[in-house]
Amino acid sequence: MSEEQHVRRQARGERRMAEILDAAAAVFAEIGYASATTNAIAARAGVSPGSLYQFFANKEAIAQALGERFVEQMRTSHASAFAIEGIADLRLDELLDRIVDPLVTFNVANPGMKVLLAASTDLPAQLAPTLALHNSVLGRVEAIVAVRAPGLSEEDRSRCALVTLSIVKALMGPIVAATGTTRAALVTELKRALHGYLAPLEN
Amino acid sequence: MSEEQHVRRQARGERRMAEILDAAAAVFAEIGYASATTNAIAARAGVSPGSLYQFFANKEAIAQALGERFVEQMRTSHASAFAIEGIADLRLDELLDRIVDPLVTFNVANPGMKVLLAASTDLPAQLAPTLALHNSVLGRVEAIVAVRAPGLSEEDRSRCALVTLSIVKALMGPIVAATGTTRAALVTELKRALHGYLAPLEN
Amino acid sequence: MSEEQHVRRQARGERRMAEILDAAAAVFAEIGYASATTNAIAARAGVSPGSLYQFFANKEAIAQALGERFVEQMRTSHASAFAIEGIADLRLDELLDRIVDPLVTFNVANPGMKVLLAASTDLPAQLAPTLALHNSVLGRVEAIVAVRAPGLSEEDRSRCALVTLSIVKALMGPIVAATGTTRAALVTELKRALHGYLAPLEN
Amino acid sequence: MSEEQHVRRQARGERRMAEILDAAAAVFAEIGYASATTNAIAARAGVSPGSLYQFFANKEAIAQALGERFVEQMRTSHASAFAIEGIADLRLDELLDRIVDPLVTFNVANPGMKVLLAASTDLPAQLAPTLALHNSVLGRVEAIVAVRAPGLSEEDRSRCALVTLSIVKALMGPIVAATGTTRAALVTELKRALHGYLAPLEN
DNA sequence: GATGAATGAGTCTTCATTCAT
DNA sequence: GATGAATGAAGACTCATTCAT
Repeated sequence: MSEEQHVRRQARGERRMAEILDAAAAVFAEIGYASATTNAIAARAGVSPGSLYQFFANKEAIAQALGERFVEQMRTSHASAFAIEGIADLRLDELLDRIVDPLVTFNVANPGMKVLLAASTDLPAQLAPTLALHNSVLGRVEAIVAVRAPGLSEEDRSRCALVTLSIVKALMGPIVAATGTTRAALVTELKRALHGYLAPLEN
Repeated sequence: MSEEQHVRRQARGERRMAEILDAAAAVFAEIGYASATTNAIAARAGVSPGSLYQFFANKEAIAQALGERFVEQMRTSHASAFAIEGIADLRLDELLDRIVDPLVTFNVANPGMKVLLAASTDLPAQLAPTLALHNSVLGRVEAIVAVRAPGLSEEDRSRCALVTLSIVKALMGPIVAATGTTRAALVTELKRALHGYLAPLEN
Repeated sequence: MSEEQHVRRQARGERRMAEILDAAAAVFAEIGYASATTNAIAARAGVSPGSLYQFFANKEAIAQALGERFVEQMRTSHASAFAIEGIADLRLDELLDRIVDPLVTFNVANPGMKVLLAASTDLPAQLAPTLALHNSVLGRVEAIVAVRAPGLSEEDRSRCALVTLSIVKALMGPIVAATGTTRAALVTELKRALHGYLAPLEN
Repeated sequence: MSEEQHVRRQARGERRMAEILDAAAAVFAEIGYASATTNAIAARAGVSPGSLYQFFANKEAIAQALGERFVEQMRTSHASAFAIEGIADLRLDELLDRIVDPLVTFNVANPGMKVLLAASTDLPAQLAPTLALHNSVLGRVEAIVAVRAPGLSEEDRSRCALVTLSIVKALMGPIVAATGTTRAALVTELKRALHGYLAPLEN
């Protein structure tokens, strides 16, 4: 019984955490990380400020956890985008379709993500929490680059991954902000830009 | 006498404004626009908070003025980078050298610029002051695109300019943050990325 | 439990609000509405500035709430002063005794009231919050006038009420400031002034 | 020559002072004493803040000087209103006409006056500067009362003067704020109120 | 005497975080 | 665990007053 209770409690706790992260994602997306207040996040989550701090030590921790959840969700729901198997045999444009499209889908559905990702690039100070998200994504890109351009030195490869990711991040903002054909056109341009940059590296 | 005094005062006033803008640029570069406090800027400029407000109505106005000064300085000291004449006849890689190199030089010398430029992309809310800077730069890019790819519709051209600028902005952060050969390598990659994206649009 | 807690919290919240309003009344009485600072009010109430803003959006809101509380308290504790029933049959001097005496008692006990009331007359700008208090009191005076001098046009009646209230307000300051026989003498004079002004209107 | 120069300078200095007082009166009338800033007064006077402080030690001093000038101007341009000679023989209503009408005229022309006068009644703190104005006017009223009701004790006389002045001050605000027949009606009521209050004291 | 830039203490207000219940 | 009132350190901005020119 105590066992069962414990399980139930844990479940409720995780639900609460998820609700808070949902709220944080929404608020970040709406007004940015810096302007978001913990009270606003708590209110949005239908939770008291005190409860929020029962789950997260501070605002940074929320961002961090949200970043981790984003990575997790990407892995879960868009596994194929970052899968390594079979990557070597695709044409570059096919590979880009396979990666970019779900990425766009995910970012459109989770507008908080680009805010977090962007925060890691811009604010030399408070990037700590979001750096992990950034590095996690960067690692995946590096893995893909390693398969596609095995001749690159480690340094070149990591630089290539950084440039690639930077381009994606840069255009994700306008893409998410746009709709309909405008968005589609921007996605095409993103793919074209990546293709133009990556094709020569693959030879 | 009153004449001379007036001139001297005006000169000092402009020096003060310049000092405040310098301080603002430095503080923005260090901790980002949102985290920068007007008191910190004033202190950095060796000026009282009250004095700061004698020149600028509020924080936004500082950002705006700083943005305008950046545009002005670019125009003055790196005029060739954005000059239109003769652009049509250059090879794309020559053109990119001519534009990217001074841009990098300028951003390295003025690390506050990328912060302002980035702010316009990221913060859905308080971007107002920096939007002008963004649009100004965007306009110049569009003008160049118009010369190089005259066949593009207005819509395509403006989208192309946006994508180009986004890529530049995205990589300017890492470039400024890096030094020595690392930086040089990133600059090369930036040019390669731009070349890969733009080459197909020309002719 | 949650029920009980909620009740207790609400009670404490109302106590806090009352304490803040008490403090505000005291500070207003001492240094006037315009000079009163929210921090001073908070300190006087033994509360942090942040707490004050949990209950009142700003200084105006405090003034407004205080005004409303004054009206409420007058209604509660000195109901007879403004009661309409039986008014028609009293001699004017009896009526004045019945109204003025409790009014003086109340103002002596609540020296903040006259400050608020006065603020509505004097400051062309920031009177907004106190205007409600003024109008509320004015309405009651009009009602009494309507009973005592039914022959007056609406315009005359409202003017008569304004003049009456103005006289009361004007002398309340000196009355509250005085003590002992001096105060009593001033109260007598106030009644005499009102009698002299109102008697001819009653025919 | 030095003599002449001195005279000219003094004249200019007095003109400046007058301009500053004009500006102060206007600003006080518009936004009240507490809200008026010295910089606003200086700007309105077409003078630098520094110059203002060359003539007046601080904001209080401006109020004080303005009050004194009001008294002086009343004495000069409406001497008959406060003249003592012949007062004993007038009917009370004639006397009130002779005093109230020019007083209203003056206050309408100088809306800053009632602000200063009111300030002395309301703000227990910063009344210092305006107290002189108040007392000066009070003295004149007392003198008149002494003539009209010679039987009163000094205490009664000064109380009577205070009550009278309070009534005038209280209604001067609405009177100045009103126009046309509304104003005329209020003036009539003021006279009626004063008559009702003062008549019994005479003879 | 005049100027107006400069000062800095002080105002209102916000918000991450804590803590009594 | 949950609540939400309480905290208090800042932050943006103002303004009476001073001072170098």
